[in-house]
Amino acid sequence: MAKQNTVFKDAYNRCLKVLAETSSLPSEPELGQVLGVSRTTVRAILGRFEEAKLITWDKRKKIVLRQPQPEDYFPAEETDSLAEIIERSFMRRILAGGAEPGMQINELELAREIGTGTTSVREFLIRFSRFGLIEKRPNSHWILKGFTREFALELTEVREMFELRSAASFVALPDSHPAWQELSKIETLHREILADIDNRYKEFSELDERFHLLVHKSSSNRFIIDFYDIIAIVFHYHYQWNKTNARQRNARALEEHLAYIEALRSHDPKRAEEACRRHLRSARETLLQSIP
Amino acid sequence: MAKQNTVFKDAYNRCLKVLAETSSLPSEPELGQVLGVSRTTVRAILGRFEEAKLITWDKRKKIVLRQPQPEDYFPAEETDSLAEIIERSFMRRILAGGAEPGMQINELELAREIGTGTTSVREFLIRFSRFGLIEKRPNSHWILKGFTREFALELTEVREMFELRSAASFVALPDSHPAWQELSKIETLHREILADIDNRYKEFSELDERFHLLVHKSSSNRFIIDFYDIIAIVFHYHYQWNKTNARQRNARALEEHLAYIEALRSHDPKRAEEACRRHLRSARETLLQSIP
DNA sequence: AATCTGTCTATTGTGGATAAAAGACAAATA
DNA sequence: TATTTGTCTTTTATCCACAATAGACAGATT
Repeated sequence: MAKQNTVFKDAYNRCLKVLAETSSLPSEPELGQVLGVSRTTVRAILGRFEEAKLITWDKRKKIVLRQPQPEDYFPAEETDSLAEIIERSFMRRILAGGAEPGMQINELELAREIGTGTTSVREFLIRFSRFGLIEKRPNSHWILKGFTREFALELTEVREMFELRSAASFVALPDSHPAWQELSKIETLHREILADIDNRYKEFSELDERFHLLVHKSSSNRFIIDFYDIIAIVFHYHYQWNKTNARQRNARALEEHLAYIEALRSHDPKRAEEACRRHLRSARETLLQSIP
Repeated sequence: MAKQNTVFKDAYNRCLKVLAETSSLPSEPELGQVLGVSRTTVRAILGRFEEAKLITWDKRKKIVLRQPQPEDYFPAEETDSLAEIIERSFMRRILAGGAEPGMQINELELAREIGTGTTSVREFLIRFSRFGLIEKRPNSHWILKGFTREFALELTEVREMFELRSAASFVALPDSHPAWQELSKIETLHREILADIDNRYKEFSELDERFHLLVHKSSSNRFIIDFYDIIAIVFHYHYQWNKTNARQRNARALEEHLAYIEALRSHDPKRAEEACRRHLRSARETLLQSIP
């Protein structure tokens, strides 16, 4: 096969939710906007809705016939893009599985294991190489440099430089800047999660990313913002992998974030720097502890 | 065709130079070491040498019959790897040609223009995207962000952070560290070029890269070192493109480098920082002046 | 007049095929 | 015994084909 129609399936599932809340669907371009896909895909979805007797479709009239049932949805594993599948599969291997530094990475083997073509694996590895965990020997294999202590130290060194600089930009933002509103929303979420920490501590990971990304964005520097991708992916998989004391660690980090947010609000560069430093220091410790 | 044998051709040309200086060639593994290729390629070269009556080859005996002539070499354009060809071709388009920010980049068109398959172009674009000059819209085209003033400012902002940090590491290196020797060599070259600046100012570009890379390397941080790739490629093409006042600019930069080198030698962090800042400031000005 | 739909074309994403290059292993040689 | 060579296998780099998806344009509809 040439291409998995994951865009179609994912948009189809999301469109079912739109359908559930109305009695007739909007125009094709509008649906395309809402779902973030082209009209071609929208029309494919509408065609399938018609087949499934979810709607009648005659030009501009798209009348909802019935509510979608669970079995109308495509299974979740069919809506992941190939890139996501490869990434997950690869990260599991190198983070969880005993992958030692210096190990060779074989494109063909990886492709067979994941059940995909070599081209996709190759492209993934090229994209992934910017994270500094693998390295290519031209005309030959890739080498796994490994999620080592050095890696974590080098990563956090740059992270600290970038985030301190970003925090300094943040405090200088005018009050009218939308970042302050987003910061308020994030703060509220922090308080909500802290209030019910035992049940909701798992939501921290996502919130952490949202908060730090907001800070990095105020640097207005594409290299600083792009670098946050590396931090995000490392922490993302790190959270999934290392669950010891997760509740306690997350609670502490949430408190630190709140202090950091307050410091940003003060518009005082010194306070912001201090709060930022304090949080980054403990984030680094947490990361280092998870490495043998 | 599947693969251009550029590795073979390039190694063949280099091997001709080895051949010119001896009466019998060393063992296959040793040649492989010297040329940086596998034995398979070495054997292919030896086979071709035999056909061209450059040597006789019988097992361990590889006796040189005649000196290589200019026509024994493969033409230079056949020894460039596809990746190099694509890079050059692409950089010419976006730096020299009137490529406006926001322009769409079409993989197929690019491939046709360069005379190559789409896969190679795709892989190049993915690798290239980390330089922050292009951006991908999934399932759709790439967008050229352009070599703009903002780009240059963002690039130099990070460069300054990284190089200041690296320079601080450099002054702290123990005297026994090999970097000091390399620094001496670089200094000597600076003086040589300055002494004959009118004829040799074009050698600055390469030396500049060598010097700054040495400084960055002392950070021992892969992210800082990798980032230097971006600076290097930008300045590399920038030097090729913008030749106004090249002699004068290079002379000034050479002087700044010498002051910078002396400051590093002093082991005094303050002096090094100051010299580094001074040079980076003027490098930034030079870069900015070349942008409309 | 503005938007929408029908239809068609162009481009991307992905698997598969193949030559080039790397590399493994045993037999040969110094 | 340590290299080197001959032979064979494996892997990468690259092209190509084709389905999925995006996107363009003219005619239809409000």
